[in-house]
Amino acid sequence: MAKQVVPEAARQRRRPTRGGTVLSEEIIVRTALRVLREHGSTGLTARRLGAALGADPSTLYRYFAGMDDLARAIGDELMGRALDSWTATGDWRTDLRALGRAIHASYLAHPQAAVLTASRVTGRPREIAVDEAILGILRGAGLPDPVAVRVYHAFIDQSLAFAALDAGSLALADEARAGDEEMWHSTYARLPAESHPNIAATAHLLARHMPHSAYPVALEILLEHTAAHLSRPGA
Amino acid sequence: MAKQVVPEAARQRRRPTRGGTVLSEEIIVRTALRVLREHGSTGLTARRLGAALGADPSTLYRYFAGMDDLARAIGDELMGRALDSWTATGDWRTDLRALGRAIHASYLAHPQAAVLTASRVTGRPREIAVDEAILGILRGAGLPDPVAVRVYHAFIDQSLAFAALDAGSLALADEARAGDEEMWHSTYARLPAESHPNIAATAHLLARHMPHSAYPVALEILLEHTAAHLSRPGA
DNA sequence: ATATAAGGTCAATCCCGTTGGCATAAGGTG
DNA sequence: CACCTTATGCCAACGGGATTGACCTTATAT
Repeated sequence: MAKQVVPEAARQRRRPTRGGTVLSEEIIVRTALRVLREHGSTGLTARRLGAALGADPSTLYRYFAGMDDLARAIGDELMGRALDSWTATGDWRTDLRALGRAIHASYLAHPQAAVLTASRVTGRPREIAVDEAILGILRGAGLPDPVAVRVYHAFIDQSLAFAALDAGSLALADEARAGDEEMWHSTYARLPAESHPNIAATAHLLARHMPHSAYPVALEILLEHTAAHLSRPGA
Repeated sequence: MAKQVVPEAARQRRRPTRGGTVLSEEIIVRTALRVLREHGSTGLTARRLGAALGADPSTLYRYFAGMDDLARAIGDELMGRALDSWTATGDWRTDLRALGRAIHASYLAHPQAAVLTASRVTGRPREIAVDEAILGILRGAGLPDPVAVRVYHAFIDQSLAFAALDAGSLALADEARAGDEEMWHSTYARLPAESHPNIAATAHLLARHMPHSAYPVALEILLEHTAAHLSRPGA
C-alpha cells in the first residue's frame, strides 16, 4: 500500500489501470467532481470513485493520503477555477467584486463538492494564489496594511462561508428534491400571526427572498465599507 | 424497528434501558453533544451514542428518524441556547448585536456539533423563534418590511455561515491539534516575496489576525449599513 | 538486458447506518 | 388486582464505508 504519497511533480512511471485509464491527480479530481454531481455530496466514496476511474479503490491512496486529502484537493480545484475565470482591470472595486462573485460562482457550480470543502482552509497553492490576489487589490487601492488585512479577512471568510451555506441549500434541493423554497411556503407561511406576528406579516417577502443567496448583498456592504475607508485615509 | 418515530410530546411508556437510564430527546441530544466534544465532529456514531447512553444503537431510531434527523435536533438545541442566553433591551442595535453574538457564541461553544449542523436550515421550532425575534427587532426599529427582510436574510445567513466556518477551524484545531494558527506561521510566512509580495509584506499581520473570527467585523459592518437605512427613510 | 521500485491489484479488517424480528414491561381497562 | 395492548427496548444481520498489508507487473535508468 501507500506508505507515502508521491507528489504529482515527481511522478514518472505511469501505468494504466485495469480499465485502461492512466491516472493523475487532475483526472482523479475531475472524476470526483463528476461523481459528486451524480451521487450527491455524500456519494463520493473510494469504491465509487475507483469504479468511475476503472481502478481499484486502493489505488487512490497512491495519489492522496485519504479521502480527506482528496477533498482538500477538490476545494483547491474550485478555487483555481475561480481565479482562472477572473481578470483584473485595475479598478479595485470592480476587481474585488468580480473576484468575490467568481469564487461564489465557482463553488455554486459544484454544490455537492462545495458542501464537502468550502468550510475548510486548504493551504494549497491555488488558494494561496487567491489570497495573494485579494491582498494585492486592497493594497494596490491604497489601503494601509492593517486595514487591508482586516478587509481581506472579512472578504475571504465571508465568500467561503456563504459559498458553503448556499451550496448546502442548493445541493439539498438537488439531492432530496425537497427544495427548501417549499419550506418557506409550507412551514413559515403557515405560522399563526398570534405566535409569530413578524414572520406572518412578512411571509410573502420571505418566500420571495429566502431562496436566493444573501451573498451579493453582503458583498456590496463590504465594498461600501471599504470605499469609506479609502475616502478618509485617517480612519 | 422503528416504523415511525413517536413525537416527544406523545410519549408515555418510558422504559429504562439496560444501562438504567430513561431516555428522552433531550437526554439524547445532550449526550450527543458530549460525545461530539469528546470524539470530534465525525465521531458521533449510532453505536457510540448508544454506548454513551447505555442503550442499543437501534433504540435511537425510536426517537429520531436517522442520524440526520438527530443532527437537525442538535442544531436546534444550539439555536435554542443562543436565544435563551439573550435578553432584549429595546434598542435595536444593541439587541441585534447581542443576538448575533449569542448565536455565534452558542455554536462556537460546541464546534464539533456546529460543523455538523450550522450549514443547514432545520425549520425546527427554536430556529423559527430566532427568526421571529430578528424580524421583530428590525421591524420594531422602523425599517420598512422589504428592507427588514433583506437585512434579516443577510444577518441570519451571515451568522450561520460564519459560525460554520469558524467552528470548522476550531474543531480542526481541537481534533488534529494541528492548529491552523501554526499554518499562518509555517506555510504563509515562508512564501518568497518574489512570487507572493503581498502576503510576504503582511505576513505578521496575517498571523495575528487570521486565527480570530472575522464575524465581529462583518457584524458591525452590517449594523452600520442598517443604521444608514434608518437615518434616511427613503432609501 | 537487466534490476529496481513505482504504481497497480487483491483480500481482509474493522466500523458505519439501518432494519426485521422479538421480548418485555408500562399503563389503561374491567 | 389481573389482563391486554403496544410502545419501547434489545439482538442479530446486511450491505457498504475507509483503510491497509502483501503481492504482482511493468516503466524506466543503468
